[in-house]
Amino acid sequence: MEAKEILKEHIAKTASLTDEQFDYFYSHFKLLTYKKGQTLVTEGDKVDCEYFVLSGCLKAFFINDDIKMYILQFAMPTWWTSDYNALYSNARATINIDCITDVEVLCLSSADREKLCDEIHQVEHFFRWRTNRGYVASQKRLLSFMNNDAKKRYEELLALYPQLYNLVPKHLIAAYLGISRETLSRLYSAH
Amino acid sequence: MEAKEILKEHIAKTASLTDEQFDYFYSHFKLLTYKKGQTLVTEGDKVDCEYFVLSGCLKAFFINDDIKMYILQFAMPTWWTSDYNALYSNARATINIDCITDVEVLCLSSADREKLCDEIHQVEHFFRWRTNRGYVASQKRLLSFMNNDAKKRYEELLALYPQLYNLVPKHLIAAYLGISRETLSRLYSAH
DNA sequence: ACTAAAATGTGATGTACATCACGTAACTAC
DNA sequence: GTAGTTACGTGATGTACATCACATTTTAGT
Repeated sequence: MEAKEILKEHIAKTASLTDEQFDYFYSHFKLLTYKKGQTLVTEGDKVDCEYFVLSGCLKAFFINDDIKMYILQFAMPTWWTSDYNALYSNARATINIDCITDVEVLCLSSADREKLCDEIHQVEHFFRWRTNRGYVASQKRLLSFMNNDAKKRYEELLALYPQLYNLVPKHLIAAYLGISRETLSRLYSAH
Repeated sequence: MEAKEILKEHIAKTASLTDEQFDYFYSHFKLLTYKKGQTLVTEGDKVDCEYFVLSGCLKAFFINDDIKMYILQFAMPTWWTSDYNALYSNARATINIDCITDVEVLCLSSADREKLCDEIHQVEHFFRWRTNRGYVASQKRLLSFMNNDAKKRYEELLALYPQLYNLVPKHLIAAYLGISRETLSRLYSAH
């Protein structure tokens, strides 16, 4: 499917735009492709854009003391990703985003998003709902972190995203779960 | 200050409503008062409203296996609280919200919020930004959970909300930090 | 003011995880 | 091919926390 069609279908789930409105909306996006390993957002740099994933898989992560990596989010097709903290407070990035596989994204600048939200009520409606879903998901993950041990979080993750198991290396799954790669290895060899 | 003034000032930080628009907006809120210990949202019940806190302090929490309590959020004046998961997916509440102190809130039904968002573009703008701030805060807390030990999270919490230390019992602070009350006690007696 | 209940402190012990150490296997590049 | 890197497995040991048990202090109800 075409990039434009994928986005159109995605938006249509929450907002009703006329074809003209959508064409105008879409004209603000840039199609970008990245190779496995390339970086979209680097800690300390300015962040101008958010990304809508068309194909491939990215990770948004944080590195502590140059040693331990924590993954905040895997980004899969039709997901949005960026450093929203930096984006909305006009600060420098505190996280990194790079490509686990080759990737195609649509890129929207923050200035354009605000302009479009202002010009088209339904666009603002869409972004309100998108952020809302993100907020609810984030709260759920927080609760799971407080409530469940590593094994349960691991099973939860696999139930939610079975494709991850074969798509991404195990040490990245460990970094998402907040445990060491050794513990993760022991978890699934135990069963 | 009057309830109406508090809300007006709060909204004005992110959205520009005319006086008429704000009066109309405000007419959809109900002023409610609760006594310490009373419950606003109960796990398993339907959730229709979200709450804007005027005075007092609430907690949004989850109880696991009828034993352990995890606090998702303390809600203080000018904060919003509800079970957003239930509210936006039209499901039953998965968390509880009750009053740590006597409380005054403004209550807005979900149906009215959607109606107002639809009728007044700036209202939708306001709610997009509010959710956005919540999302960013939630991500930060998640990162802190993965990244920091109990002591650091405790210091972070006190730095962010010094008033909590004297306002809420220690075992609730422990429940927010995701540690046992005993561990919290040892943390601050250690220093 | 008196009593019951809730909140807090502190030692002893248990456990889920991390860390370190070292091995093997699987990709990647030239 | 071979060499270097990255992924993965597994034992030994360490540690931050939980849990249990019980004492003390503070708060709330009549």
